[in-house]
Amino acid sequence: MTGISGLTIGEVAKQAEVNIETLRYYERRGILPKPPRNRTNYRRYPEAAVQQVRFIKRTQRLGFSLNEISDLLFLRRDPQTSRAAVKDRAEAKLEDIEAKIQHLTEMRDALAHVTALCDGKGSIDGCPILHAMEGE
Amino acid sequence: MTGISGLTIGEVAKQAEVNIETLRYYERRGILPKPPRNRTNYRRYPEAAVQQVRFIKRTQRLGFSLNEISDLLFLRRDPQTSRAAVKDRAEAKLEDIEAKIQHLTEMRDALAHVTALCDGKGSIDGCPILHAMEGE
DNA sequence: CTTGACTCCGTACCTGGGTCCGGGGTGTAT
DNA sequence: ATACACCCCGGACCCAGGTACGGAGTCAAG
Repeated sequence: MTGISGLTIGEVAKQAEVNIETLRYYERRGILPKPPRNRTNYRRYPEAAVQQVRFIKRTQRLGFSLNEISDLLFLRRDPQTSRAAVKDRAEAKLEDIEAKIQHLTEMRDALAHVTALCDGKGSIDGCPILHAMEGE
Repeated sequence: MTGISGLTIGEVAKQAEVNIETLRYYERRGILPKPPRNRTNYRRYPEAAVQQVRFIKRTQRLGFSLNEISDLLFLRRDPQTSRAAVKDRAEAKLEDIEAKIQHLTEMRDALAHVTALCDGKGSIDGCPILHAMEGE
């Protein structure tokens, strides 16, 4: 690797613990800035790129989609943005997640109810679980 | 509609409250048996088809994927199957769902923690939420 | 100077559960 | 007989978030 320093895509991938393809994918999606290229058209990432990718991954783990992360990054670049705007995003996502939990909890309760009907003995014929799934 | 009776695909779709395309999709997936055809190659469903589709939909609402429902249907057809086999599926699914709830709950707590850092006042610069997403 | 590891690119493929499209045939009510 | 709704089929498209492929160019070490 000749030319000015900077990290290769492979180095960024390793440090940020993502696949190389993921980095190119994020770049295509516009979620990771296009890095400068060297003489032979290889990407040369600034050190900060690793932190940027980690930011994306951490935010993803908080439940945000790549589109939503994209929005957050836009907000972040604009000094006009208020903190309230970010907080609104976070609170909306919190509600999303709570709704999902609620939904899964209802599923769990319904399934637990159905499962409890069966003592696990006997043949499939007349199985109370299947019966419950069939009936109203 | 001429010939022997039976429900048209449109009638089944309406009664089971699914899209016509969904019925054809289930048939392709092998999850809904292929119905007989009339003289002009139209599907003629037995009345029971509506119940079969409702079974699929109800079971889906309990958290099972179409592949898993396919498995359950196979079990159901085989008189050798024990009720325990069905119960095992149900309990495994219950654990799946609980793991998902657990995961979402961790996300929610982490996000609530981060959100609570911000009073919503001031400009984006120094926003504690973004700061938390950036830092470790 | 060659070998092996790395990078480039565009495109296709993957999972899951459907939905839509377009061009054709059919059924029936008026 | 003609209008309009219904049905047929294969294949493309949708969402998300990547992953894989393949042919070509490049880099560093021996």
